[in-house]
Amino acid sequence: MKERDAELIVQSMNRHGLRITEQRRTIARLFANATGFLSAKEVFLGMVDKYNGLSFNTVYRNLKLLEELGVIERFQIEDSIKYRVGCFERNHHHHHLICLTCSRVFPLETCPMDNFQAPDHFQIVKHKFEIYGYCGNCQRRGIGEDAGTMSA
Amino acid sequence: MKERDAELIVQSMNRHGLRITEQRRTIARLFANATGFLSAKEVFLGMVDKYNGLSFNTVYRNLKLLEELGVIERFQIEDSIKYRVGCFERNHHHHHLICLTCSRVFPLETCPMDNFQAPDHFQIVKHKFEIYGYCGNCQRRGIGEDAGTMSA
DNA sequence: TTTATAGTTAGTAATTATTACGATGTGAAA
DNA sequence: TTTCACATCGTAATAATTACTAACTATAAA
Repeated sequence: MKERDAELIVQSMNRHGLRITEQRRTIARLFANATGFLSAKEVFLGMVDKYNGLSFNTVYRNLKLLEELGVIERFQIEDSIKYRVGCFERNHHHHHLICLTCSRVFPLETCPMDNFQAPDHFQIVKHKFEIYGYCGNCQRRGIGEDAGTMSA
Repeated sequence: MKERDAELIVQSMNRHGLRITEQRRTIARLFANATGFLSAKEVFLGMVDKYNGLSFNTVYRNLKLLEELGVIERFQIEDSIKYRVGCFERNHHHHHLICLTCSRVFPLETCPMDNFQAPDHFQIVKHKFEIYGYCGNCQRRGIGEDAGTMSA
C-alpha cells in the first residue's frame, strides 16, 4: 500500500518533468512511509545510509522543488520547518487538523474561504488555514491536557 | 502617536515582569514605527548603530520572549521569518490580510473558528489563518497581476 | 540613598540551517 | 549507444540560531 503511494509521488515528479533518480525514488518512499512530518534533516538521515556521501544540498534542492510542484507541503511546526506529502486521495483544495503530540494530520472538508467575503480593495492570492490540537489517540494517553492559548 | 505605541509595548513588557532596558525600549520603538514586518536581522540592524557591539543573542532572546508574551507575533512570510507587533487597538482575537508586495497588514473581523464544528475526537488548541494577496495600493501600481496559485 | 540580587547583555564561539559552484555522473530521449 | 541537459557530489561559504560565562544594571529592599 505504501509502495503504491511512493509510486504516485514518483509519477507526480515525472509528470512535472523531473528526472527520476534513485535518490528521488528514495525520497518518495520516505514520504510515502512517513506517519507524520519530516524535516530536511530527517530526510537526509533516512537516505545517507543508502547513499553515503549524500549532500544536504541534494535534499534541500529536492524538497524545494517538490514543494514548488505541489508534491509536498511545507509547514512551520512549532519551531521547525517540516514537510509532508500532499494528500493524493483528495486532489481538491483542503486543510488539516494537526496533532501537536504525534504530528498526525487529519484532512478537513471545509475551507473558510468558501463563504468568506473579501474586502473589495484586496485581491486574494492564497491563504493559510491550519488547526492544531490533540487527536483522540493522544488525548487518551493523557497527553495534552495542558492546552495552550489561542494564537492568530 | 508612534511614541504612544512604543510606550504601550513597554508597558506590556513591564506588565509581564520584564525589566525595561534601553535595548528593549529601542526594540519597542522599532516595532512601533515599523510599517510592516521586521526580521531578526532588521531589528538587529536597527539597533546596532546605537549600541555598537550589540549581540544577535540579545535580539533573538527578546524576540522570542516578546512573542511568548504575546507582545509581538511571528509570521512565515514566503521564505523568511518576520515579526510584527500585535494589534493593540483590537485586543480580541483576529486575523489578517497580508499584502505580498508591501507587507502591509489589514486586520479582519471574522474568524473561521466562529462557526467551525470540530470533529468530536479532536481537541483544538490553536489555529492559524492568514490571507495573502495584493492591497489596493499595490494593485493600482500595477504590481501583482500575476496572481499565484492556491495553497493550503 | 545605598546595597543586594536576579535578570540582562556583551563577547566569544559552537552549532545548525541553507545556499553556491565547478566537476563529475546519469536518466531519458534520439 | 550516444548525447546532453539535468542531478548529484564534494567542498566550502554564508546565514541563522543557540550556548555559556563574565560583566553589567534595573529593580526592590534595606
